[in-house]
Amino acid sequence: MADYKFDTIVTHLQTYGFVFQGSEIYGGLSNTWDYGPLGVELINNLKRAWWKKFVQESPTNVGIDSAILMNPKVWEATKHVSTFNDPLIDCKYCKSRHRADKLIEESYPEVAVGTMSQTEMMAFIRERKVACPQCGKSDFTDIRQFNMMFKTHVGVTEDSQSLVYLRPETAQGVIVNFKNIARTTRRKLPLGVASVGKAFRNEITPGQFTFRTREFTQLELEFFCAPGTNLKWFTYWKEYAMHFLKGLGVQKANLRFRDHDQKELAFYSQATSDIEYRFPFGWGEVWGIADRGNYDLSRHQEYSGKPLDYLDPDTNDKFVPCIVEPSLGLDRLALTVICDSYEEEVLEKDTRVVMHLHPAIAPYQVAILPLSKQLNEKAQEIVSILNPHFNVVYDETGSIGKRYRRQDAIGTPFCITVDFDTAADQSVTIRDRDSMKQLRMPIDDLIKYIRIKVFY
RNA sequence: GCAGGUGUAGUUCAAUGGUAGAACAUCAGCCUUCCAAGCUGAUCACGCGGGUUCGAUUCCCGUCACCUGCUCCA
Repeated sequence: MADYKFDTIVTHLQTYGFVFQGSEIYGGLSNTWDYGPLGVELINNLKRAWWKKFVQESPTNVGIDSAILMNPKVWEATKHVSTFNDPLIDCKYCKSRHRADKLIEESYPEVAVGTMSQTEMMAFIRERKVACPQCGKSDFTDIRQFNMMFKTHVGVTEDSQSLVYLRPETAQGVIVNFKNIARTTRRKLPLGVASVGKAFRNEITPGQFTFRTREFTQLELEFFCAPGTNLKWFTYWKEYAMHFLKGLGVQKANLRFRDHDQKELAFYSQATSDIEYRFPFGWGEVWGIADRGNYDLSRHQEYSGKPLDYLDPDTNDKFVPCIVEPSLGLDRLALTVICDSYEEEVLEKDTRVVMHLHPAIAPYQVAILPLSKQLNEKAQEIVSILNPHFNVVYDETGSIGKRYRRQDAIGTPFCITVDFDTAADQSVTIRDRDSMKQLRMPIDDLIKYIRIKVFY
């Protein structure tokens, strides 16, 4: 499959109603995107496919849906509040941006920057004329605090008592419920808990369409296991995740693992490996698989004062479980399958755009196309027979060829034409998007036939 | 946040200091019995806000959005 320009794909998505710009009639809001009628079907199908593989077909795993707003202490425990509250400063001369604390630290390693307030750091930089590492001048803007977490308030008054954050990851909503889940499900370790939900990060530089946005959906699994077994499970879930993507039809050549080296590892992580996809704009992370050790539970245990350890009934060992976390961005997963399935197929007379989406995730599984408008009634009957089972779309306008093209462009795997023999023989013609092959089939057999094809 | 670029129907492009044309797409009618046919007609646009001007889509300023770099991404 050839490579296509990213712009072309984005335009295609907006033309057919997969994605719209957020708040468009008001001039938009930067980096917000809305999923249209086709996009939401794709998104929902992807969620369902993931849930099926990571919950339904994984006997160790269960699911949860946790609140977006959490007690702010959660984010203190995880260091989201402290560590990512960077004091940023810009050089007015060369326009480079720096962290004020790092700036001081580099020039004056003996100074205890950690104990300085923002005002003190500012005064220090001005007094000592700390130089810009970029251009050597000392002409800086004021310090501005930057934290990736969105803040809001609970209640009507905006005092600090009521400050809450929009969660920057769904993981903590799962992790703080560990005891509840283990108790109510009567599960032993290893125990996986899956969750699907929105997370919010005030990224400095979002962009690349839906690839990096400030609001996004995470499909996360927190896999609780005994210390010492985490490496084994880390490898297991890495492979399982890769297998999932390939199962959706994503081409092997466009996927790769990228292991983080020691320097790159987050402070909480023992090992991290990303699954990257070769997007038209370059390789980008789709799935991050992290071995978080027992960092999260230990911190929550410390901050909440509640024991979060686990008694292994087989060995009588008591320990704080480790967590292996495969974390997938839904928006990136959608972009992956879209980019990977998009094709402009050159035919003898013209070109057709085809999205070779796996039938299980295509927005519509079936299109019903009456060959003539006189056959509408019979066609509608078939719509009613199929739509309790599949997403069905009905199209009666334009020539039959044009209607096939429309369905190809949005990835509908099966088109059913109703013709003048249908009423007499109770049969229709079903056409396959990828092979372009046509098959005559009794109406009664349709559900069974399509169900097998869309199975994932 | 900085620098550069872009902004006219859904899309791709025109033209113009006197309020905009086309093609494709969409919709309706005719025709049409399985892969973007044809004919007729219709709907739809100057990102937003100021300024200059008798008059601004056009010139100027601001703003918003998108693209490309830089910075950032636990």
